[in-house]
Amino acid sequence: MENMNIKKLAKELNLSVSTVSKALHDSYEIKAETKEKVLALAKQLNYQPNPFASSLRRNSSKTIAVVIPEIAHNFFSLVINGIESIAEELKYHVLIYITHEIPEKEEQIIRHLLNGRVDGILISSSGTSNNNAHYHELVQKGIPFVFFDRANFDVDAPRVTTDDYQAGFQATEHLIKSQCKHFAFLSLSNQMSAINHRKDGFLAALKQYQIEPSHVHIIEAGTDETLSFQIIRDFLQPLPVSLGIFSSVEKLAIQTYHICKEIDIMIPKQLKIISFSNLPTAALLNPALSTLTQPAFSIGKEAALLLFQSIKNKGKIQPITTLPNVVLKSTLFIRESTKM
Amino acid sequence: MENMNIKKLAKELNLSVSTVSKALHDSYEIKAETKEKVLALAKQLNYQPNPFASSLRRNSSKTIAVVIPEIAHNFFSLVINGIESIAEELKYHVLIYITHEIPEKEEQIIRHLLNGRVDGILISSSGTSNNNAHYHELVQKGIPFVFFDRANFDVDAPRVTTDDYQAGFQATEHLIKSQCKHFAFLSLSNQMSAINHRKDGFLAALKQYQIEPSHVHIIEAGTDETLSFQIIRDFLQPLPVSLGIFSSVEKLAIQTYHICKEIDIMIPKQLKIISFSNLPTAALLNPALSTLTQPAFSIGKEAALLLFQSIKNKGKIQPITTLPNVVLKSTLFIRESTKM
DNA sequence: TTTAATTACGAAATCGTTTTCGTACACTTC
DNA sequence: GAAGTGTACGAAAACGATTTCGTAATTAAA
Repeated sequence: MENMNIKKLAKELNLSVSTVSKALHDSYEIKAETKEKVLALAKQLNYQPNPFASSLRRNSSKTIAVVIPEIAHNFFSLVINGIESIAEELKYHVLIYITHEIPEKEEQIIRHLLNGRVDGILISSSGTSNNNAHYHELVQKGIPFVFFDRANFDVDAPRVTTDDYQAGFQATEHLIKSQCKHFAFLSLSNQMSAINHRKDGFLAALKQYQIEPSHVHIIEAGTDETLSFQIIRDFLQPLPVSLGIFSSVEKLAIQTYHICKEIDIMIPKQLKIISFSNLPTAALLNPALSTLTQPAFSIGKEAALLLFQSIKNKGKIQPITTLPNVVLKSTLFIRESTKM
Repeated sequence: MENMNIKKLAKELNLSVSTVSKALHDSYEIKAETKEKVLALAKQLNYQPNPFASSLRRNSSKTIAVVIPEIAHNFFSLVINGIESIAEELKYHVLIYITHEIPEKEEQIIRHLLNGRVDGILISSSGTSNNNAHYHELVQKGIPFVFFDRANFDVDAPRVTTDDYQAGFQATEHLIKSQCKHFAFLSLSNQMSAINHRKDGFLAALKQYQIEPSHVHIIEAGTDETLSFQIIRDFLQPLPVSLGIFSSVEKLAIQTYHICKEIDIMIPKQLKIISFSNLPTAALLNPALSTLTQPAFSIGKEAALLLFQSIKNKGKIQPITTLPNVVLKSTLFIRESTKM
C-alpha cells in the first residue's frame, strides 16, 4: 500500500494493466462503465501516475526550462510570471536555470538539457555572439527553444524582443530635447543583442541631431557589481556638463543614482538620466526616474506561446515561412529625472 | 544514430550494458582500463543518460520544487537565488510553482507533487492555518519539505524564518520614539505566520509603552492589489495625527507611498512609515524608506541546506531531536521616512 | 448460415536505465 | 590438486507507465 501504481490498481479492479491505462486516458476502446469504475477507484485510492515512467515511455516531459542571466531583477521575474501563466494553463512544469551572466555557465546548462529532460527551452542569452555551438546542438537534437529579450541573431530560432532600436532612439531624442549636451550610454557589454540595438538607436538619434562625436560616451560597465560601480563613478568625475545618461538596464541606473547621492550630483539639474526599467518604484524615486518600460509579462507570455507552438509542431513538416519574430513595444515614461 | 543510449554505447564497445553502466558510475567491479575506454567513447559520442529512465529506476529525480506565493517580489527572487546557489552546487534541478497567494492553488500544487516528481519541496505558505491536510500527506508519503518565511506551525517540518517578533517590536519601538501617536500595522492577512509574528511584536511594543488602544490600527489590506489600494486610501482619509505605519510587507509600503503622493500626504512630516523590504532602491526613494530587511539570500540557502539534509537522511532513523528551526536576523535601516 | 465488422479487453513488448545474481577465469592456500 | 578467494564481466529482472497487436464475444451484413 506504500505507493499506488497502475498494477495494484488493475489488480484491485480485476482488470488488466493495459485496460486501466487506456481507461485513464479515456480511450475509445474502453466502455463508459469500465472507465467510470477505473476513474472512481483511482480517485479513491489517490492514484497518481509515475511521471518518470510516463516520460520515459512517451518521450516527453511536460516540462520546459527557463534559462536567464539573473532572477533578482524585476524584468526577469515579471517575464517568469508571464511564462508561468501559460505553462500553468497547459499543465507544464517550469525549471529555472540561472547563468549569472556567465556564458560558459549558459553553455553548460544548455548542453545538459540536451539529455531530454525538457520539451523546450526559453532563453535570454548571456552568451557572446561568437559562441553559438550549443544552440546549434539544440537544433540538431530537435529541442525547440525560443529567445526572449536577449537573442542570438545568428541562430535560427523564434524570438520575442522589444523595439529596442526605436526605444533607444526615442529616449535619446528625449534627452536631446531636454537640452543635454553630453550623452552617455550605459551598457553591460557589447555582446548582447537587446543592448546593442538600444545603443544603435542611441547613436542614430545623436547622428540625426548632429551631436558632436566627442560628446558621445559609451560606457561598458560590465556585469560585475563592484567593478561597474567603479567604472560609472570614474566616468562621472569630472562630470561632463549637461550630461544625459541613457542606461540600457535598470541596475546601472540604480547604481548611478547611488553614486550621485554619494558624490552629490543633482539629478536632473546636473545630470539627466533615463533607463530601461521595470521598477515598480520608478515614480517614487528621488527624483522620479524616467523609464522605458518593457512589457515584461507579455514577453514571457508570448515567448511561452511560441515555444509551446514549436513543441506541438515538432516532427511535423515545418512550413518554410519566416521564423516567428514577435516584437513588442516598450513604453516611455517621462519623469523628473530628465526634467529641464 | 538519432539518439545515443547505453545500449548503442555498449554495442559499440563490445561490452554488456551492465558493464557500461557500472563503468559510468565508477563501480569497483570494473577495471580501470575498461572504465577509461567507456568514458572516452561516451564523451566522444556525446552520450548523456536518459534522466527519466534513471529517475524511474533509482526512484529519485534530482529535482526540488519551490512553491511561492509570487515571484515578482524582491524577497522571493532573492530567496530563489539562494536556493539556486545550493541546488546548482549539488546538481539538483529547481522547479518553480507560483500560488498567486491562493491557498487552493497551493494545495493543488502540493497534491500534484505527491506523485514523486521531486525529491523535496521548499514552501513559503499561502495556506490558511486551518488547512494542513496537504502537508500531512507529504509527511505520509515521505516527501521532505521545508518551510521558509511563511511557515505553518501546526505541521512538523523544518523551518527557516526570521526574528519577526523582535523585528516587529524593534520597528514599532522606533516609531514610538519618533513621536508617533497613532500606529497602524499593514497586514496581508491574519493567516500568515511571519506576518502575525510581526504583528505580535508590534502589539507588544505598543503595550509596553502603554499606547492607548484606540490609537492602534490593524489594517488587513489583503492580497488583491486594487482592493488593498482602496483599503489603505480609506484608512488614510482622514489622516490620524502623527501616524506611524509599520508595513509587514514591501508591497503595501509602496502602495502607501503612491497613495501619499496622490493625496498629498507628506512623509515623514505627516506620516512616518517603516516596512519589511528587500527593495534595492529603498534608500533612493522620496523620502528614503526605513526598512527591516530580511537576509533573503541566506534564507534561501539555509532552507535548501535543510531540505537536502532531509533528502539525504530519508529512510534513515531520525534522531528524536527537535526539528530544525533556523531563525535568522533582519536588519533595521533607519532612513528619512521615519525621521522626526 | 456464413462472413465481416465491431466492441472491449488482455498479453507482452517497449522506453533506457540500474542492480542483483551468476559465473568463468586466474590465483592463492594447505 | 582440491578448495577457497578475488576479479571482471554478462544475463536478466526490475522501475511503472504506454502502446501494439491479438483475440473472444457480440452484432451486423450478405
